[in-house]
Amino acid sequence: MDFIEWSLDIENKAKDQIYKSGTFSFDRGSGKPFFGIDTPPPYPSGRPWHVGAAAQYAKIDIIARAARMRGFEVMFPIGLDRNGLPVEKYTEKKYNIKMRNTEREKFIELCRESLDELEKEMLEILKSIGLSADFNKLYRTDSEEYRAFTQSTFIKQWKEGRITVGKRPSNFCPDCGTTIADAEVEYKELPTNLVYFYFLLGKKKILIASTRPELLGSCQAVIVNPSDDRYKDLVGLDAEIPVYKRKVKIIAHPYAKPDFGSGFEVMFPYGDYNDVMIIKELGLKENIIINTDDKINERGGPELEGLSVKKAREKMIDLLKRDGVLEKVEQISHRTPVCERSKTPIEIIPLDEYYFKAAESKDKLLEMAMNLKFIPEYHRQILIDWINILEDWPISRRRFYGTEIPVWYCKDCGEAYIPPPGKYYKPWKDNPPKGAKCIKCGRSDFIGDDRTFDTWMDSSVSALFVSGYWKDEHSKEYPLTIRPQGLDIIRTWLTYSLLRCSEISGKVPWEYVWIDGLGMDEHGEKMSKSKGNVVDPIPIIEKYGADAFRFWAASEANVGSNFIFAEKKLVAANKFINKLLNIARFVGSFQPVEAGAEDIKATDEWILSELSLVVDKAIEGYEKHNLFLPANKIRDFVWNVFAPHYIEMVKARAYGGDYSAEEKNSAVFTLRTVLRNVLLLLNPIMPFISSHLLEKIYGIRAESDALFEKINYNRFLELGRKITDFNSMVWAEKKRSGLSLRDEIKINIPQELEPFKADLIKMHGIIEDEGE
RNA sequence: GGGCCUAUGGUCUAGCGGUCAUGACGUCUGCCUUACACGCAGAAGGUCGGGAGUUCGAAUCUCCCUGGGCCCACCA
Repeated sequence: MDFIEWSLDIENKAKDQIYKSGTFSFDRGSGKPFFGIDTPPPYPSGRPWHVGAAAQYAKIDIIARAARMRGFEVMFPIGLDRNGLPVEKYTEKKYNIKMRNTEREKFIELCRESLDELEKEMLEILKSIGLSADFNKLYRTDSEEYRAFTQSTFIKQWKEGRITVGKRPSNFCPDCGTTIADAEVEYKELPTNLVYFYFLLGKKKILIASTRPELLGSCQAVIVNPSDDRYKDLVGLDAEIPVYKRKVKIIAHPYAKPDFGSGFEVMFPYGDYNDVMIIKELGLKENIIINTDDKINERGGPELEGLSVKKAREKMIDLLKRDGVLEKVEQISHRTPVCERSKTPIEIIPLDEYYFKAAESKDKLLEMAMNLKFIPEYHRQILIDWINILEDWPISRRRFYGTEIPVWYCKDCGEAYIPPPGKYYKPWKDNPPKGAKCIKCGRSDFIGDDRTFDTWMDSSVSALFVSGYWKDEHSKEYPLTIRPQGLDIIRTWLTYSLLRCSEISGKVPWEYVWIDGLGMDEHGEKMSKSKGNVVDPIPIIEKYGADAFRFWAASEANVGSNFIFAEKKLVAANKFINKLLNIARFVGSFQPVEAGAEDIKATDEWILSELSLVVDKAIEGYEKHNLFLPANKIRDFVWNVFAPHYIEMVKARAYGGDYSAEEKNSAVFTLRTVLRNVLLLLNPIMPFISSHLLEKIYGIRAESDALFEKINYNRFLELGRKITDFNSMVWAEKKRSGLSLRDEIKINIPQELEPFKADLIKMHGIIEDEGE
């Protein structure tokens, strides 16, 4: 046997080789049971990537490899999520441009260039951790076929009445004249006037404080905290709005804070995001007073109509003063949402948006959520909680780099035209298909919708795409087996996938949902680019290798728990690799032997029994898609039982010396059997070193076709603890007496350890007491 | 502010009603014992966040408080 070596060079060569050979393609005709993974398509948003994300993909890969070794034909697709805001922001920064000042075609082109560049890096990382996904069939969510499929699902669901158009309060920048995404809103402390004035209540009057008095014409209610004893009697009464002399109800709502202003809060559509929430909750009218030109409309009355918001605010203060209801004006600093480009305060204005009618599916979703198998079980609750408060899902975005909404509108009557499914449509630049006629007025002059979808519209049908359902509704690969994903996107990806896939296909898209925790920095805080505490996995993997990284990922935290990254844990993982390597050097130095069951000696039978337990536990872990259990169980067995106790007990016998061939063979057979099974069990977690050793020592090719073995020994298990305790006792005794470990010692071997007596005597150099 | 999760030796972690609370990293002491000093052996170190309760018995179940995390919402 050659001297067994291992290094990162060998690991890297092995990686190159597997990605050249295309070992991991899915073979529909293999005859093995099917195991399909709805792999999360990573978003290439640029470095640093995230160790937590890399760890998640490592764990998904362990699930895939373990399933192969359990005898499944594994479909492990990999794609890239390439739609939406992140790349737009990246591109804006990279070229120092703004999307809305750039020609759409040009901007899309630049985004695509950015993505192609970032994608390369992303794929490198995935390969560097040894991901055994089917890279030959890489897909992209911005490809023509994927987008065409997203559009087809929209068209189908539109026809089924699942889509609706509704008003949605949107961030509107008066300066830029457009709606902007939440991500384009930033907050600034700006000085503003807090205006105190009175509402009349019969003969009484109540003091109100507001920073937006110009919106008074749209006032819908006054709220007060239910626990505010000062105003208890007023709840339910009508108060008269000054200037307009219109009456609104006083409503108790916990959002009003007794110590802010006077304790009363006026509700306008919409002074801020909070008004949006409460007005919706209380079912109040959305009487908008500001138009998209930033001017007050007719609701402001003759005195304000046509004025800009700023002028209207001053005018209203005058009007309040004129009517004698102004108390005071106070200068305060106010955290104001502003447009990130123009830095002007934004207005919240309801605009027409497409909605997916999600709320009416609540009951069906809850039922599915109850029937899915969750790993870990306790994360089911997060999904249930989100479904319970599910609202209709706004799916249209006023952005450029995304899947276009495939809708045109009749120029004459405004009726929507929906093209047939199957093609990729770009209504913002293309005409509808030839022969398109308005279903209402029959004319054929259209204007295209220039909006795109929320990216979850694309990713929520990933299960239908990767399984081939999009091409063949009878695909045998749908439903898939497992959806692995992070805790943080349960509300979005999981909920919307369940909603859309089940409605389109009539089936729950997976059997299992596997929820991973989040990777935290060393202080236990979430890593984020804005905080600047993101740990880049690339240098870590370069330094420690994929196997160490994967072992860390698997052994660090139980399924579903958040985990903390610390480099010293990688050092520990490396030590385990080294330990394994040295055990392999020892065991691999013996030639293979045959040994019949009846020839197995007691000590050997004991460790084989311990091994049986470990095999059962580890496979049970893999079956439950729990990697933490096998990783720790195997390390514990190898390092705390097999190496220090068993190997030391049989070392002399394995070398031969004055032992019989039968005694020697039993030891060698056992050493080789234990190591082989340990390597097989570790293969999903540390594929590179274990494949390398399995091939070198046993001639087993483990990259793709090795299976776990089943070991059936079951003797002496009750004595295991007694053996290790006895060994520790002897070691402690030698230490206490100042003896070296190879010195002889006079000590009694307990009667119950009689079967192991010969090995124990040899191991410790025990001199038996002749008298006993 | 709302919802959910969580709290175990210096650090991370197992445990999920009942023998001396598991393991890893770190620390200390002694050892180069022919697989391994990235090692071996030994040792120190915990009022299981705080309080109350259920129980014969709680790290383990319930409630409250405190700290941490995630998602959502954010000052009229």
